[in-house]
Amino acid sequence: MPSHDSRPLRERARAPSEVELGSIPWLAVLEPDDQRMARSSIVLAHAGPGEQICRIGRPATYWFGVLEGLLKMSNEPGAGAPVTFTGVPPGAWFGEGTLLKREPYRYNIESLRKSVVAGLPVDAFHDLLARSIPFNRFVLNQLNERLGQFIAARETDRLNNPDARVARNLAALFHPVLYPGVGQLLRITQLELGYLVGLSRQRVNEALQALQERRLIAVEYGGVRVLDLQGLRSYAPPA
DNA sequence: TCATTAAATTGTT
DNA sequence: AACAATTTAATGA
Repeated sequence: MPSHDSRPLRERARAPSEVELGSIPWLAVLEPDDQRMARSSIVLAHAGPGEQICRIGRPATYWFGVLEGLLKMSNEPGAGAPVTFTGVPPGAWFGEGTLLKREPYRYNIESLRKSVVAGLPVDAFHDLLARSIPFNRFVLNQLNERLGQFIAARETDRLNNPDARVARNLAALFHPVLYPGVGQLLRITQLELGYLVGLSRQRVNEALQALQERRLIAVEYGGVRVLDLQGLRSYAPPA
């Protein structure tokens, strides 16, 4: 029972199943030899709510991917007032910047709910980077898309309208390239969304209703379905 | 598989 | 922050 297992995450790693490997987008672009190597290197772990995937200052050992669940990335260690958060939904792969520079992790990543996280060991990551053009292409594209995300996030942070903040944050989480595992239905509670956006659950609920009124999303139990991604990205409050 | 119960989530005050 | 209503997950026959 993983819920009563208090060992560190890396000691609970297990081999991934075929279906789990099938949900990893960059595997398919690799040459057969590289793909074999990657498949046998990848490990999997379950993380419960509040569990840390990686901590600031720890040596970087894996390139991480979210297969199920939801993580949050924070730059504020300790228990002070949370300042900046980024949601990390299914399909996301992260940590390559840290691995590239062979530095310790610069972010805290923790699980918001029961999640399944895959890890590609740092040595395998560098092997692929050294020999596989398709892998480099994937990583480069990922970095480029994420740069766009951060620029958009800066703008979002300046918006003071709660509805707009929720809309833009949702649009970011629905990014089809960075988070292909999300699809049309993002599994996230209104409480979790409140944490990520920095609003109360009540206000998030109000915002979601407003966005639903505009036919941009459909609110479902335990999640949000996207109807108009472009509309979410460019949402502006009514005059 | 179905019915019952507990837990989680939502909508509202 | 508290409450009731709704939906899902868990349990056991």
